[in-house]
Amino acid sequence: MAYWLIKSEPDVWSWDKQTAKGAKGEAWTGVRNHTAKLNLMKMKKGDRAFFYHSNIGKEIVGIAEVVREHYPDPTAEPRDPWVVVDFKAAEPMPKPVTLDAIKAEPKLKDMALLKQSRLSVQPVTADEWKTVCKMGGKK
DNA sequence: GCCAACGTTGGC
DNA sequence: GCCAACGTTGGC
Repeated sequence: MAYWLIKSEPDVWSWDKQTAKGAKGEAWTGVRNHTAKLNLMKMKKGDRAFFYHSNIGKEIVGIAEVVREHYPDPTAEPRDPWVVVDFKAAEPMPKPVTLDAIKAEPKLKDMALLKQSRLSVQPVTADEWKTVCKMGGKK
């Protein structure tokens, strides 16, 4: 299984709202960047993604899971096709992992979050995944 | 097809 | 509120 990181401004779409959608999940709309789109298209059902709050909080607050693989973004013009993936909230981080903490951890210095701060859907390596989970108090 | 100008994102 | 990074647009 693959690992990812998805970013959202909590003003627009927060972890709380995601959690409120329950097991059915919700479409991750509004991606308008080709690199991010390619990443969405690579996601498989059951893949997991860190849910990161940008701007406000600047921390990984939970883990989301892909419940439906990519399909056309209903919020895009049909002539200008983009894709969405449905995510459900899988589990919260016992202890949110802040951007500062990620920067302070040498093992995470190559994370896309630090290198491509503007990319809203990013891949995460298995090692990075494990490290962040540990920092977040997950087993 | 190049590149300058411009807009957007996101950390500070 | 500022500014760096970076994607997009448009003139040539």
